[in-house]
Amino acid sequence: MHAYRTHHCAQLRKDSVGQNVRLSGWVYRKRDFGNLLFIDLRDHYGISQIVVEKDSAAFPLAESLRSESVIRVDGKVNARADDAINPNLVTGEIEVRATAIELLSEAADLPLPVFGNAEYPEEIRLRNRFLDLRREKLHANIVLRSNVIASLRRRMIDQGFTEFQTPILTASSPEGARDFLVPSRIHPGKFYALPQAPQMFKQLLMVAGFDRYFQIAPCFRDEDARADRSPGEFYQLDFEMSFVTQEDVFAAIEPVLYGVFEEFSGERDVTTPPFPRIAYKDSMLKYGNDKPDLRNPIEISDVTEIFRGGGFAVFAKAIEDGSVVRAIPAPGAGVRARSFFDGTNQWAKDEGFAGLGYINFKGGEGGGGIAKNLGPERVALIVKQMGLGPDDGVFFSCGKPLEAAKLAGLARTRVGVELDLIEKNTFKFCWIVDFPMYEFDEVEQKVIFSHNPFSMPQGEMEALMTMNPLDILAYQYDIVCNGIELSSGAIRNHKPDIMYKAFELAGYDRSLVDEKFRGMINAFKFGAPPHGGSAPGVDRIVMLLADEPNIREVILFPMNQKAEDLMMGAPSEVSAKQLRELGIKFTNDGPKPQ
RNA sequence: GGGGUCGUAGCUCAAUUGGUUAGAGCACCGGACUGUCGAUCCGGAGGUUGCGGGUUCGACCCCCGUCGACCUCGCCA
Repeated sequence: MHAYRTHHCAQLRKDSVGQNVRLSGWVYRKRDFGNLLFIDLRDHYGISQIVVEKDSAAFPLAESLRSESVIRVDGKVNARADDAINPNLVTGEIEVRATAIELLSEAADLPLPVFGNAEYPEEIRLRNRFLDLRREKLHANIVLRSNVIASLRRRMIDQGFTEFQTPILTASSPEGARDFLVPSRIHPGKFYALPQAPQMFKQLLMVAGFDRYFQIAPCFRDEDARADRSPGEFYQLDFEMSFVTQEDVFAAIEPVLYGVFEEFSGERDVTTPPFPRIAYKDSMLKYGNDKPDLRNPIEISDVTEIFRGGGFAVFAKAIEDGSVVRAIPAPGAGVRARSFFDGTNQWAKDEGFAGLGYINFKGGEGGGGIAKNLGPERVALIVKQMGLGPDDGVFFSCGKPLEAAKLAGLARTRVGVELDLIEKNTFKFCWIVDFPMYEFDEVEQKVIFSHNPFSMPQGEMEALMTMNPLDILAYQYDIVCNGIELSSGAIRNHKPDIMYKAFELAGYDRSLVDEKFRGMINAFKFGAPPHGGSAPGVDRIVMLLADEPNIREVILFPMNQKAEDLMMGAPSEVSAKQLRELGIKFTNDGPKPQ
């Protein structure tokens, strides 16, 4: 007989009755009747009930067992009586009558119970992650993550992609997030950086002729955490393709994402490819952001012209100063109590905006101060333009275009949630396309890259030479699911002269481009194929599929808000010897986090 | 760095809003019990109410400061 087990804990069925078996696992739950006791024995696969009777040699030890101790059980498979069958367990028709039990590893008093679905403080969970990971939900999430990654790999390979590993120790890059730096022992005073993404490497792979690359790629960014953004590190399904247009990239990745979501979505619906394409400009207008949650049926309208020169002086005056008015319909909300509207207005103020005006319609009659001041004719225009029903409400966000769009977007989400309009059990995908190449930085008073500087501008060199930079669009796209940005990607700029010009418009001269992007720009001078790709976030895909709002729920050993690993004690101080070898000495000032 | 929420037993929470000895469930320890699957019943132990000041006859509760956790803004090309 095997030293530890003949079967795992989800394996035994009725057809094994009478067999002598050996199981090993954790004591999940114990029910002690004095002269008879039950143990739910758990391993990775499931649970089997162990019965220990008074006359068994194993009884004294079984009585003393504590939850989460690891034991080996020898016994005979027994059919349960009809009224003792547990339909919730796959092994519920049988039990194992223990003849011998060995305590393989004793568990101390638990800082975190493994049994049950109660919620526990983040700090306790992170400090005892090995216990937390034994718990049903988290254990299942991590298995799901592994299965999702395996599926992504298989689907990419089936599509003709090849996986390559790119360096982890690389060079610091001037654009983007803060780098994690690694001091060099051989070159005192110099540093490696961990890759924020394998961006340049994957483009160089295209130059090297590999045609279709992918990688489940670790990425490192030294930025602050959010619920959906783990500090430090995360994984992307990074891919790149040669000789492709934007549509070719979409056509390659849509079936992969659709396939993996279909595979793991259970009862939930998934958008069938091709996913809707929404221009950045339209998304900002209709949804108030560049990552619309299409489960929310509300669409925002621009009603600036209706308010221009109208009787509602606050908006009319603001419009003269360059503001716009965006209207957010609240279907069926017109008959709601005034507190609904005032509450929403107060929420907008709490969010730091000037406020949110409204009209509430009751039987087609518009109520509130805005309706009164604006007059029936203009109100009728709003109703007509937006197709409002007789008992709908409508909110107004007024401000400079970006500000108004932002508030309108937040209000759209809030109203959708409050009125319970968000479609459930569905994954709604879309592409956001035609991002602007540049934007104007109000603080620095200059033109900057709005997203990825390596994207190909639409219209290429001619656009850069002739157009207002702020009007130039890029072959740049995001994929969005249920309001979550899964990835951003682009058709890359593979022509050195266009790249120099693109950087020039953002204030980088030729020598700086040569210095900072040497590896890539140099390679492009020796025959680079047109190429493009994207990089969907693996953690976020798993979050969506596991229906978890927090990214820590789908990561094995996550860090906390302050980017600490409480279990391993990272980051930590290092020895004086290590510092000496690296030529590093701290000043008295001490480091101060920003 | 800014804003918000929170901090009471190992864990989850309560304490009639400033009033006697800070309670309950889970976990733990001891006892009873032969069919449970959140077993049940009886008993026990477990607290400087995050920490430091202050107000008060009296503070878990009010005030000031401080520490910590999470959420968020900034940041994340």
